[in-house]
Amino acid sequence: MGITKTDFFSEQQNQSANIFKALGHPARIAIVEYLLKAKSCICGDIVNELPLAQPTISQHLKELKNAGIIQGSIEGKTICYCLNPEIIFHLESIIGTMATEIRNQNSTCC
Amino acid sequence: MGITKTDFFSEQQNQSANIFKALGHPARIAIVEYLLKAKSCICGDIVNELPLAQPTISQHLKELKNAGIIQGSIEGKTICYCLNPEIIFHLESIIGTMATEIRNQNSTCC
DNA sequence: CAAACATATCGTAATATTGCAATATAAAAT
DNA sequence: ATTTTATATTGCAATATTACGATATGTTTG
Repeated sequence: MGITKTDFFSEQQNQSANIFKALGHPARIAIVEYLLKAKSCICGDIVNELPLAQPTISQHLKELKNAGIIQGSIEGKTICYCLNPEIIFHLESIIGTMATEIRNQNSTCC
Repeated sequence: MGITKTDFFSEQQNQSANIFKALGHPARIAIVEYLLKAKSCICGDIVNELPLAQPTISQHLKELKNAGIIQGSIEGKTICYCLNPEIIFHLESIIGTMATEIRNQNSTCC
């Protein structure tokens, strides 16, 4: 059906999935990497960095923003996008917890 | 078009995106969480844990396996699935790098 | 104000994902 | 050998995603 049964999962599970989903596209990974490299906040020159048309990039930025991964504030003519540190740290903690649990369960399996 | 332009992105970017994408669904998050909790390797009783039909779960497991997130080995009648520690640690390092870079760039932005 | 620039939105086509019933496969138990 | 149990595959319908041309919106500059 193409429709995810979000109702049957916890708020946390859905939120984690949304963050991961937003990062589940190479263009959006590239955007995040670009924002990491750029010392300052960068706007629409991402269009020049990626082999995608401007509307497509605008759409990817919107998805990243909806997932809370980036923030954007209007800066005159341009828009200043940057990473939302909170979400990245949150993601770090999600994965960190997973990794810790794996280390603790001396898995004698598979 | 619905077709991702993978050719224009690096191997690494595509691989990261694939891992994130595989985790971008609440059912698959739930499966991973279940595998983390279960001390031993768990097979098809995931079907009893989730509000999804057996073929649907089988499909989600397949996607997780394709992304390298879980491993499965035939164990007689059942199949023993478990997390692939390597990928989780890899993910930990990807996010860890991001978080470190953010901490280093004392962001005076947005 | 008009032109130029930066970005967003709309509309649409191609393709992918989600979910499940039905069915297939394959091992274990009877 | 037949039945039961566990899992995978197929086929299909509903919906979502990806990409972009065309166009709209808003801001600055001349």
